[in-house]
Amino acid sequence: MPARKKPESPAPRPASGRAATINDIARLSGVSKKTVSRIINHSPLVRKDTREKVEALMREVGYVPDPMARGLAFRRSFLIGMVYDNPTAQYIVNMQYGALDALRDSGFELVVHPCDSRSPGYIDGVRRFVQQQKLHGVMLVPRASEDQALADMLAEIGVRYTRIASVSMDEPSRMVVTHDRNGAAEAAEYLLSLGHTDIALITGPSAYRSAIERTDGFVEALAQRGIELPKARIIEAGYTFESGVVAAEKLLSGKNRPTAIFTGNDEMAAGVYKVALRAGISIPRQLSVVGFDDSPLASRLWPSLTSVRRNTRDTGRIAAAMLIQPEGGAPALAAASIRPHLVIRDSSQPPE
Amino acid sequence: MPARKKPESPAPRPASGRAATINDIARLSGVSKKTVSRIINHSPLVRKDTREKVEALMREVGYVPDPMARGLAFRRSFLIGMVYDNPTAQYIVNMQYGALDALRDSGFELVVHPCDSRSPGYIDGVRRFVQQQKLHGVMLVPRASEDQALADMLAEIGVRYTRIASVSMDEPSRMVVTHDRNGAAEAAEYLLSLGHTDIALITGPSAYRSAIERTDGFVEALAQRGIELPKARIIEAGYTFESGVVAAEKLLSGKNRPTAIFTGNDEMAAGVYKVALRAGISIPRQLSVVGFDDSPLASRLWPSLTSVRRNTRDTGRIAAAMLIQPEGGAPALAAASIRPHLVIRDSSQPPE
DNA sequence: CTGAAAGCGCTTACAG
DNA sequence: CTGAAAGCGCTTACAG
Repeated sequence: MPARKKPESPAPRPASGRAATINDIARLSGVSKKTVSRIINHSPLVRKDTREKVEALMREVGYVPDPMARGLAFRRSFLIGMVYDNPTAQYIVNMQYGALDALRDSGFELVVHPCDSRSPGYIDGVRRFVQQQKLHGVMLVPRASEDQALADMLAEIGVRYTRIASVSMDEPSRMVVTHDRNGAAEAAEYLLSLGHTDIALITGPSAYRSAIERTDGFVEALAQRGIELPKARIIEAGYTFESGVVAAEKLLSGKNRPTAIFTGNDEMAAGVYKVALRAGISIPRQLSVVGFDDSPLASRLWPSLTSVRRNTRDTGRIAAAMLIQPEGGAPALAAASIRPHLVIRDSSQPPE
Repeated sequence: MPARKKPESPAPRPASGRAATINDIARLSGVSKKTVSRIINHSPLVRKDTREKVEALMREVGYVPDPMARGLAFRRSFLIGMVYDNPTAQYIVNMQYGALDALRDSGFELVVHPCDSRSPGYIDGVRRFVQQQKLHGVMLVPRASEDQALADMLAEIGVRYTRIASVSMDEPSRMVVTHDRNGAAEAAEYLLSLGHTDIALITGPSAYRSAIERTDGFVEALAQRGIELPKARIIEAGYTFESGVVAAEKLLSGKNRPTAIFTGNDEMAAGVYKVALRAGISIPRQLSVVGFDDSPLASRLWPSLTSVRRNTRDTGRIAAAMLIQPEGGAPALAAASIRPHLVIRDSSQPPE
């Protein structure tokens, strides 16, 4: 017995109150639903006039294909996941804005998935998230992006992903590289150009690749100009305000103070401010401070903080755009890349 | 002609490499797929032993229903949208964390949708987002949540939503009220208890309901103790750092300075800090400052800022939880509600 | 309490 | 370049 057909509607428009479906478009334009499907999916196997006729009708009735129906048939959703364990709110929000810039009007949506990369089951949590939602692709944000086991798991289950990191650590087509090293080098060259020679460095935790890159970039740029940073002038902290305070206390307590401090992020620079203000050390007259991130904090502090700006929104946009471009698209010869640059404000001047 | 059936698999387990489906569960547990469906949807119309047998099998094979297939059949997705136009990163991120707290292991996911409530087509943008994705529900975050036209549109297209706002402005079952008025009143009482009588107020823009509530709460609490704030002691600013700077310059330039300033948020308090530090006015010795939000900025400033804390994460959790609880659940008699409270730090002391 | 049939709105595999 | 049939993995409507 053949499947029962709904009675053919004589109306030229789909019943109001109900969104148009592929069947409405097919019936109203006099082609098969398969042809409509080809047009939805930009198949070249459609005659130009057929395509234009159908597309005009789609626009007229405001037809948009149902992502769940498409997803069910494709066995893949139209969702992009953003996986992150970074605690810096502005960084996360900027990354989201960037991703949404790329997804706007694409039919894809952004699903957020914060996680804790130190908790043991977190990779399984991401796996369930990706598999249950049949995600189209996943953006990996530092520091989660630096976890090779996470990337391996995603490759194994066959989902597309992009990794955002300070250096390349995967196939170019999966990388967005932020070149933190260059930003730190620019900070070093700037402090040297002001005439500083007794410089200190407060680094992020060495478990973060970004911290290593920023440290190396800074130290090497100084070395190239003949300045070797003594061990006592390099303090590893935790990327947090509190850890910046502790590190600054070490650097600023004795008489033998550096004339400039570069910190691995703005949070720790704020810690330096606290210690300096409390001790009556004037910024920038007695101490120049340069941070990294150019977070909102940098301009809220007084004096406003010279800092290395990262184009986080662009980074997010590129990482998402790579995920939704057709597989056969122009292959990225080199990894996508974003470069930081120094923003000079009021916390730095030549040493007195 | 009957539809061709796939050959019955003799294997007791679904083919490996492929996730189990409702058909696998039905076949392996010897019930119909409709019964499995009832169990998935927590229907009471299933015998206890049947339910337990099937649930055990589901756990064993790690079966999770496909959200796209369910969504297609239900004509509604398992996505919760979060709509916001608030520029404060920490606030947004906390709201997201809270929403995800409620959605964890529920099968729902969070889709973010920032927007610009001043741009003309933004309500249509939200409508397309909600209708195309067939969202299960929408969380409205201030200031977007205060737009009655937005809420009306959502009601008209029949989607569930919750509104987060400083006062109730909708049916209780749709409101999460944050009582900003109470927090501001607590700040006023605190400053009075320290002995301040010459107090100034920097408010947010009166187009924001939160700004009105905070202002009224503060002014009324002072009035109840017999302190009337002169007009010149109240300055409307824009909730931004820069606007806080401008307002503080007016308040702190003459000789007739207030001994305490309350600001409608922490951003503007940072503006007060900048002006005071630049002018050599000591906080808290010569000027007490109290902010609102208890953002990360509050503890990064020096001296650390006394501020009214909002439980934004809890707010987000409740707003999301209301959207996914069954329609017939215990009706909320009163709107869900969250109360702010003052966190005392180093920016406030009795006047000298 | 349980099940067989039809359908949600798309795409794939095949045929022409 | 185009189309009819079957299927993606669920639920609804109906029957028992």
